Amino acid sequence: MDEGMSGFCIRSGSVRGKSGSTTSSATGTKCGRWNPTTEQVKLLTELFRSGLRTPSTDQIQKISTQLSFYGKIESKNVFYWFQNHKARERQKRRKVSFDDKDVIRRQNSFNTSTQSLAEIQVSEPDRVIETLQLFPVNSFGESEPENLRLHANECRDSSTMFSYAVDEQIENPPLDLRLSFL
Amino acid sequence: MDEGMSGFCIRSGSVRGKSGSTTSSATGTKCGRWNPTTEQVKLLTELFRSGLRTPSTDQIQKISTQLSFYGKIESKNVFYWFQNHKARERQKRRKVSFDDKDVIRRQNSFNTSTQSLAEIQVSEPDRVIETLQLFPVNSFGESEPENLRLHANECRDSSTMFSYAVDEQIENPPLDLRLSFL
DNA sequence: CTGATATGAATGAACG
DNA sequence: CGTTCATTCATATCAG
Repeated sequence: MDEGMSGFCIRSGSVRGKSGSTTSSATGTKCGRWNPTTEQVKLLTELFRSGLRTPSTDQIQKISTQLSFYGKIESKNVFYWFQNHKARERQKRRKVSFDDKDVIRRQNSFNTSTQSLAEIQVSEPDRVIETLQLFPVNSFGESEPENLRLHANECRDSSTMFSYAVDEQIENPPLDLRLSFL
Repeated sequence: MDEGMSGFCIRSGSVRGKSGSTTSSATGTKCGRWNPTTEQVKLLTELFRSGLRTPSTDQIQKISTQLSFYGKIESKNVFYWFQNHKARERQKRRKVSFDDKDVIRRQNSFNTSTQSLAEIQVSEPDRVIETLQLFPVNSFGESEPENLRLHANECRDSSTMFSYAVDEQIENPPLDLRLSFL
């Protein structure tokens, strides 16, 4: 994983102007990460909208130089900006896809199998609940002497998330919640 | 710095108007940001507790759909919820890290009082879910030589970096803006 | 009404 | 490039 450092920049006169908006939001920004000024963002956005998506090294340099006029900035910031902007644009496209505005939600009952994978569920660690539980689920006999420390990290799932191999149906979750729609 | 779809509050506090989107749910509050209903939170929490930490796009979509039954909700809300929940839990865990005060204090008896987050890292490492995704999100059919790898290591100068030659992108769009410095 | 806290939202940075 | 982590910002909610 990453980690290894925690921005501890005590303080630094970050030129976080943010043109005209002295609204108490002084935000004692730390010097940890680049904080683009509105002018910089405006220009970057303009470039993006103009069609620039993956600037070359040269372009990045030039852009960076230009933007440095408005405030501190490094080439990598420009690089990252474009990377993120492009990615998020697409990501958002996906997440906000079907909105609930004029919801054309199917009022029908017929099952459109195109997208219904009503079987992906979240799996319980190891224990499968089969009996009725009258007490909190965490009362499982989860005892793992040594490993717990090593795995304390994060479930390192790769790109694709999980689904899971259902072996047994968790039909009766602790709280009467049905997670079967996943 | 763009969008035009979802709300977006510029840090400098200005554009306040939401593009009419998130209409709060329960408690008929004003719009502005999603306010999960108790049922929604309950379900989300349960999913999380069951091991789901970073739902895939598909899962998010499904969860969102399910939760929409209890109130207004969008996919991004679900996305953010998990993102935040995971982050905060880790954040909290780290804060109460070892070597703070009296290291020896707890751990011998799960605290009883409130049902806070006093969970001694019993969280399951990874055995969360196996994959079964029917349609992997990233199904690129191109084999692009991964060469570009940049990593800022010095914050002094950032002129020499980015040495990649990958770019079959629209190179130089006819920018008739004042961005001709590129 | 005001300050503190919880949490939704956004985004810079980086990993695989 | 898509995905994930960390930090920050803004606002809803709650305590006093």
